[in-house]
Amino acid sequence: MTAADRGREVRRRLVQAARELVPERGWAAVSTRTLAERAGVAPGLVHYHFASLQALLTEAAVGAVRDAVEDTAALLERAGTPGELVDLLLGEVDRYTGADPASLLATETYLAATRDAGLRRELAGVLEGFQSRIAGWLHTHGVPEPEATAAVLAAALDGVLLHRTLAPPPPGALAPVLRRVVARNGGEGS
Amino acid sequence: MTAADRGREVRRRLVQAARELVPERGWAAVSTRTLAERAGVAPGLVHYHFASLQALLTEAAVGAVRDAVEDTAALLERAGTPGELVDLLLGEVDRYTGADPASLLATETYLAATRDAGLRRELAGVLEGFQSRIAGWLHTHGVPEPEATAAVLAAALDGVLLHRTLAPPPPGALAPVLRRVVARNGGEGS
Amino acid sequence: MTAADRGREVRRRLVQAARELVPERGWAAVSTRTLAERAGVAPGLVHYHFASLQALLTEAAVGAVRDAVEDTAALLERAGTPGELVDLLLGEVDRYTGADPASLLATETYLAATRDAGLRRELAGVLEGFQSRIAGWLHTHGVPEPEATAAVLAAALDGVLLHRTLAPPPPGALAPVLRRVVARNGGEGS
Amino acid sequence: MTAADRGREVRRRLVQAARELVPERGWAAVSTRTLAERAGVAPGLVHYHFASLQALLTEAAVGAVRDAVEDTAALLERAGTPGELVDLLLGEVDRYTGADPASLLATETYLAATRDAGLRRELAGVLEGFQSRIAGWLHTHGVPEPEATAAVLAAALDGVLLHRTLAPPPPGALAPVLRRVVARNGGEGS
DNA sequence: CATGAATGAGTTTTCATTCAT
DNA sequence: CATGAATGAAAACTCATTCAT
Repeated sequence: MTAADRGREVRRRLVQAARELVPERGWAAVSTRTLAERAGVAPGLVHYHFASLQALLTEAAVGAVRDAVEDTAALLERAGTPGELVDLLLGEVDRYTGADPASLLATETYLAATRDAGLRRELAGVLEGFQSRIAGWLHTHGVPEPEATAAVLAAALDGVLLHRTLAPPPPGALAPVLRRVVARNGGEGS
Repeated sequence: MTAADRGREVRRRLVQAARELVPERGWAAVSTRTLAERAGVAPGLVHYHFASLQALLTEAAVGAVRDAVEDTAALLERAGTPGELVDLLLGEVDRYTGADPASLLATETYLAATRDAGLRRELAGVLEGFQSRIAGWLHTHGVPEPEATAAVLAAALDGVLLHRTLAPPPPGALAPVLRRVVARNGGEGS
Repeated sequence: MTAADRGREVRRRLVQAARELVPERGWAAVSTRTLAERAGVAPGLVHYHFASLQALLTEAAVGAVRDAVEDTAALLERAGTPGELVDLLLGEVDRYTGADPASLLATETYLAATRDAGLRRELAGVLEGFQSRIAGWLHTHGVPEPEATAAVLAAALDGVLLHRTLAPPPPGALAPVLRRVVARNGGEGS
Repeated sequence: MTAADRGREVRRRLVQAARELVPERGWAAVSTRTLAERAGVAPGLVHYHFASLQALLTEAAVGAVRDAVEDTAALLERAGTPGELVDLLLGEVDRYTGADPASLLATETYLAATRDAGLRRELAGVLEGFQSRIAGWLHTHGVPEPEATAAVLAAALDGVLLHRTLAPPPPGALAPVLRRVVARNGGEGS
């Protein structure tokens, strides 16, 4: 059974290499040779274990996004109030100074999904699951319009990650503003 | 001097082709041949008029983002209250059913900027200009913490554009939530 | 393991093609396509087996120069006196009527080395080895100032090879003159 | 007549640019665009003033070699004895520490002549003229076999220039050896 | 005499994928 | 399960030359 084990190990290393390389170079600039080199395996193995390069990238990307969502959803259990939740979420964001691999990979994957129906379906499932978990939590904690709020929250988080490379806000500045979104008794307009 | 005129026209068409192709195929998948074909010019002209393919893409992308920002900033003059502003901004977003070219191009450009210092500088300038114009307007209209609010608003808009391909919210659902962000007397949290 | 064998054979044929084409067309005019065609292999193989075109040319050229030096150095063992050595060296030169590939390749390589530090280092090693072998022989055979004499001898040989395409001297005319350089009791001047 | 003057000036600057660029980049790597840029003229002018790029390079190279020969031949008038002549010739060589443009250009031209009959003819004329002027001088100063001696002398000079980039001899080391070539009553070996 | 836009073939290099071993 | 040589198309970019103005 050593052979099968080695096979699984190779697969795992290729997926890990893809998770690293997509944010580093961009989805379209990841090649089989680069992957094999980073994973430390023979070049032919990419097509032995995966139907195509796109299949490997897709599997790796969806897995990574799912993991990231899992990590973020775990914060729900540590937050007592909606305000605390926002603080925790932005705290995650603040942990990265530069362009962090996780959000780059997510954005690369969104864009790739634009041009790949299968990937789009999978990714939509992950995102919807994320939003509905947040929505459920918001509902439980008395935030009105929990679905829309969850959508805005998720969108704002990704947008902040995207923008902060270009125009980094002062640390801690965004929390008070984002807290308004989850206010228990909504603000007003005119 | 028809020659110079023809030259300008060729340049213009190449830039226009780039604006179309980046969202269609992705930044890294736009090739000189595709560009020339779409622009209806000979392939060699790309490198006659531009120092490199990246230079053309950069010029086109920054120009397009600048235009998009200009269009959005124009909404500031038509909005009377912060709530109206949010409605107008989301109205823009709702006008596009699928993945709209403008926001895809913007996202592609953000990612490309991650790997290109020159592009990053230019793009940062555009984004900061945008945020400070919004912040100024918010300040005038009595919204507290206008800079951070503008940052969150801009981030949420881009994030919504990114997410809506995957999990489109019901039309009009986001406005009430996003209005909370610009509430004149903020709600509270925790 | 036929695969590895075929690989070695392809490499060998590419190097051989380079040895032929550099003198035929000039260092800078040897293209990957020409090489592949002459070697009878697919064009993509050049970059499969070599990091770059320059790397292939360098390997081929240094190898050829090393071989030529080896051949010439072998004459040292057949010469009994310095005068005989000169005769043998010029005899080699006289064997070629036109512009002979070996010396053209050497000259092309000298010039290429002017613009390539790595090549320069390798070539310098070969040339110095050659000169010191000659110098050792000259020393043993009582020729004064053996190092400088070897340098002049090597330079004169290469120069003759270079000039003879343009102004071919009468056969045998140079030997008596070049013999003066290795005279056991130095001439005088001024 | 301003127009004609400007035309002559443009020609002159292009030729000068070619004299610089051939040694810098190598004969085959000099392009019309590079030439025009270095000369500070419009790119189209290369083909306006010259039938082809090769024609310009040929004219420039032959002119430069002719000038170099002229300079070297001028040394004949300052030398009183054959030994002094050798010292003067090697003194020229020693003035350049690295790979000097003049000899690089000469070597590039020799090689180009290998593949261009017209250039070969012109260059042969220049070289033969040079050798016969030296031969005449050597004859007048009592050196035996003046033609062959001149050929060896010219060859040795070019060879030294070629080799010194790779294995530079100690300054002044070659003169005593090369003086043997022009000894009035040669010693010999065998 | 001069300009500079245009062309189309050329260059080196990288690539996903296949396949014999 | 694994290897790595091979393929052929495509990539970005450069170029000598032409020509309308």
